Amino acid sequence: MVWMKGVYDLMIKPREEKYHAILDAATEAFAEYGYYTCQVSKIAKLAGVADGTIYLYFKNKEDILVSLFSDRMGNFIREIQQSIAQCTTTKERLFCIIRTHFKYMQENRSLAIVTQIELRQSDPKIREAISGPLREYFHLIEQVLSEGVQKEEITLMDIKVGRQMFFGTLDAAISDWVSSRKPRPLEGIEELIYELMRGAFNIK
Amino acid sequence: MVWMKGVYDLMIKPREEKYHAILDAATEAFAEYGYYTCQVSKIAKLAGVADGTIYLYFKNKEDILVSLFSDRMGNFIREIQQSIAQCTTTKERLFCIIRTHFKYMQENRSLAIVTQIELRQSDPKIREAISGPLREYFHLIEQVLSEGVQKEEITLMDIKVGRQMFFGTLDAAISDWVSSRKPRPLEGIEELIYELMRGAFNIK
Amino acid sequence: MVWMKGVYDLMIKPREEKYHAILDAATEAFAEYGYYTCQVSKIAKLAGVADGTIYLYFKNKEDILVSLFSDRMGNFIREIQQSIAQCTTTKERLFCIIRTHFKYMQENRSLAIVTQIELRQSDPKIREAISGPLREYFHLIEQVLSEGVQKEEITLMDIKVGRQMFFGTLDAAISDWVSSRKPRPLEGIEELIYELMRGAFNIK
Amino acid sequence: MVWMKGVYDLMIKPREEKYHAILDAATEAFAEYGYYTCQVSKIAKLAGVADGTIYLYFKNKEDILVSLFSDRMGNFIREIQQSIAQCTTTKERLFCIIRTHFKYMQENRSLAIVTQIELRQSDPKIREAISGPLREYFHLIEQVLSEGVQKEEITLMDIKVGRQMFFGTLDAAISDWVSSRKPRPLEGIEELIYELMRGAFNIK
DNA sequence: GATGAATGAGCATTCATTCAT
DNA sequence: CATGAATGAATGCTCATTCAT
Repeated sequence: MVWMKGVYDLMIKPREEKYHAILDAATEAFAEYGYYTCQVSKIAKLAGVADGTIYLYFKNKEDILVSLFSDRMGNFIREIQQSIAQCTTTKERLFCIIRTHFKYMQENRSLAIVTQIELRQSDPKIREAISGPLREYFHLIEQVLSEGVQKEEITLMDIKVGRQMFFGTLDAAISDWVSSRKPRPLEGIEELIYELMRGAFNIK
Repeated sequence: MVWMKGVYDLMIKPREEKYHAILDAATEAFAEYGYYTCQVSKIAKLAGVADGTIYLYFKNKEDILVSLFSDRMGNFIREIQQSIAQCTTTKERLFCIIRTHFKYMQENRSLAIVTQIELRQSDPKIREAISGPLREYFHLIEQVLSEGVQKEEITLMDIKVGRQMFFGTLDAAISDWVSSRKPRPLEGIEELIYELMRGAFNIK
Repeated sequence: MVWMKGVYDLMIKPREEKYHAILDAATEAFAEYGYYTCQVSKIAKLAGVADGTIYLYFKNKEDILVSLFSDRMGNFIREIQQSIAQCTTTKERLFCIIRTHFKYMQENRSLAIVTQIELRQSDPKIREAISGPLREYFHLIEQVLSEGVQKEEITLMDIKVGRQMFFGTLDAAISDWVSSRKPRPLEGIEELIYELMRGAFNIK
Repeated sequence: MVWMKGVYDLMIKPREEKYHAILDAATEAFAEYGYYTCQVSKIAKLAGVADGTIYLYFKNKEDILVSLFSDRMGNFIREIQQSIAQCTTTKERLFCIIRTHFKYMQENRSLAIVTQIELRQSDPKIREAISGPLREYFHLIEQVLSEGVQKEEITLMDIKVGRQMFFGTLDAAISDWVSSRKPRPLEGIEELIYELMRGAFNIK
């Protein structure tokens, strides 16, 4: 692979290439079969690697799920943070989150499904591992709300409850979208949801 | 069983007694370990019956989960319907659902956990079986919202999105409550949530 | 059951009635499903008794099979002995056995099947238990052959081999008959088989 | 495995090696315990592999039995066909089948037992699967008899009945041999049986 | 690093047998 | 005697993980 040299930094390193192939495959497979119903060998086949190869990149099956979350949710949160950065008002920020949330999930339907499904695993070990990235997202929402209250751009008595409403609504919408075969595009409801939020938070 | 005679109608029939013992045990066990991580033998031990006995009352493990849902969600919905029946305004009805939802879940913490966890199983067979009772609840909420719009007691552009917000918010609150070790009692946030709903739906 | 008194000896005693009902049911059930594939509860249902009742009449499942053999093969051998008794020549006796063997099996198809199937169980305990009645039948055939040789009505160098041929042929014929759906009646082949025996044993 | 190079064609390929080890083990185990009484783990232990390994080579327990038959009976029939090929007269052919049948069974006592035992399983699925190779053997015998009649080397009114006698006799002899602890060698009775056949079929 | 054959612990389910009624 | 609900030992099969090549 001498020819690679010059462009090496533009490429995904082969090492990472396989890592991501496995993660992509796992996302698909978990989404279709669920974590417990999906065999590691299915992921391997989908990723085009041998069963054993998986264990060169991940400690065990659980680690795949956990890594998947860190990786994907990390991207998700980063994307949201970036899009928020350009907003000036709380109103804009909230609308921006709604839109980015929907856009991201729509572009990553499998991830949306996995999130829906596995977000609430009860196996305590898994829960704990997964809760990290999610908490980060919660924190981000709460920050926006907090700041909004401070700047008196919204009215809200309890930040946490506000976040529960905000996230819960988006989550329920995704849940419906994910479980229906012929879902209406999520874009259609962004406005509707925002309108409700406007009333709830008394957005200026 | 001569002694039974007079009090027979006060007793649970023995047959049903065991059925419910198993369902109770399963609720506890699924809540603690999750459906897949929980062995049938664990349920049996918790219910105080032999492993084989389970299969006199349920077709298989999956059937336990499904029955659990029909049974519990059935009760839940019935309780909500009863408490709504006495309300005269949409405002009262919505507040009533919030309170009953929280009360029921608080009294049945294990059920709350199981609901949170297994609501989103991806195993298609299980999902399908479980979706029935949940849909019924969704329908009930949508009816209340619909009627409120008709009577002009609330303002709402899209019933389904309204229901997503309403249910999603309650669900997210329960999710937080369930996953925290030392949760603040749910009663404390009923008012807070209602206040948000009032703004969102412009409740008169 | 006072009314029974006078006719009691003409009746099957109630005790025996149920015993035979179970044996009949077992014959049917074993024939259809095979010994191992057939549950005791299936026999009970077919016999119209409770599962537990079976164990008032039989020690265990194996005992049913063994009893079935003793009982049925006992009848079978007795019937053959009776029909042979009236014969005067070896020729007649051999033909008589062929005819009675076929007649009995045709009238008790289930028994024929069970015999075919379970005759050769390898579970040593079962084999041993079953071999008794069968040996008795072998002995009977060998006696007829022996006597025939002695009286010079047939020619045969080895009695045991002679019996193997005789029984083996009948058994193979029954086996074909049992396993074909639309078998030609066994009567049709009695003559054909006898003709072969005549040649083999050089029957006078 | 450089050392393998030169002798590779003399070796059994490793893949097949394990396949046959399992089949051999199953033959022994089924012979000793019977199909239903023999646990898969017993076969695995006897074959020197893990339980799970069995399922890399066979679909399930039943598949082992069926494969065993195809494989062994296939060999058996091939061997008989080869030995027949060199015979010129029906007389020789029939004697040859007797001798080869006995020789093969004597060299494969376990197979003989399994054949005796499982030939007549009533579980319809198993029967069907097993009947194939047996039918082939029947067909072979019938062909020899048919040809003999055509060439007027034997006299026989009904081919099928002739085959029943021929096979039934051999089978009964094997059955006796298999079930006796100290059997006289089968070679001793080849002549005796042939002599009976000679009479029965009027072999020229 | 990559492979995939081999492993064996783990589990849902069955069913002969018991025993309180 | 009769019942049938309850028992729990027994077993076929799966699948995450390992390791020799």
